[in-house]
Amino acid sequence: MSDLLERLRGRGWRMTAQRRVVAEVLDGEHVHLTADEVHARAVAKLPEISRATVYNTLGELVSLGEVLEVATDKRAKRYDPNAHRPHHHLVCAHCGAIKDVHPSGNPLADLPDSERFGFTVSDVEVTYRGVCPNCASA
Amino acid sequence: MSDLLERLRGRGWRMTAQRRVVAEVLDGEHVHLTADEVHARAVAKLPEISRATVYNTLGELVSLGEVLEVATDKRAKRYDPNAHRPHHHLVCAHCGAIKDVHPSGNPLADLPDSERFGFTVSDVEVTYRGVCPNCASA
DNA sequence: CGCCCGCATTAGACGGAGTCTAAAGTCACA
DNA sequence: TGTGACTTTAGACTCCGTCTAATGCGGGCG
Repeated sequence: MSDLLERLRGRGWRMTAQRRVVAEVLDGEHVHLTADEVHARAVAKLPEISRATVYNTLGELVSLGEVLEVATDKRAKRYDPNAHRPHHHLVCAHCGAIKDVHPSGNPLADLPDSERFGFTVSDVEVTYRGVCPNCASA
Repeated sequence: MSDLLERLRGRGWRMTAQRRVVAEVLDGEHVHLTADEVHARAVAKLPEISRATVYNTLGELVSLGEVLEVATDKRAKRYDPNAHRPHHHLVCAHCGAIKDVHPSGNPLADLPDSERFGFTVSDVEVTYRGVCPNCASA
């Protein structure tokens, strides 16, 4: 985690209490938090931090590639701190729970040139949908 | 398309002018419209149709499996009338254009049991991201 | 060490997308 | 054709996120 802070400093980030706190929250639990959940946890450590700052900081972390934005439903975006290990997501259609998964195979290779329409394809996201054991038993 | 209307009637749908118009709009152009774009086109054919009705009708079509909801970015959901031919999407990261694509291979088979966490997995969505020829040349 | 420039933060207003509600309208079966 | 249930409507409302203008503060320079 101080790795993360180091990397950020190296990229010319001005280091502030707020940014440190957001980075700590993301690093603390490897779950998929919404921006407002991040904000709630950040407030616990630094009561005067504002919502706008959390949004700004998350946006910066995303464009630096340190954090992944996950938009599995039409509710709030979620943030995945696990950006350095490529993976996909498995989402419960009922309760919205998200798990990281690592399928075998490479879907990028499965898209023939004839299906690329001249696009420069750089990335694939795979989202599996199903029902988690908890919801299934309910 | 009257196929579609037939199918809906068969499922106990009360047929109204509004629903017919929404179905016609979706069937008319095989592009990926937002709810508000559907509404705009519907208003052209039936001026007094309301936004709420379009949302309701789209939601019903989705749960009947006649239309697919596509959420490629955090802007508006898009609706894909091409629900009966399984396919995935290729999205331009720059202008948001969406193409239907048909990768080889079956990503569902690529998710080993050990990565399913007890979920009953029923569906996969694959979203390829890249830059379209138009945006690349700009 | 302390100043000062410019980047960061703040509160709250604002915007888009979608949902909800209660009242009015209309389909279709008898 | 009458009637009850299903649909539609307008607009208020919510949720998530962005923007703005004013204030605060990090840290390189003198």
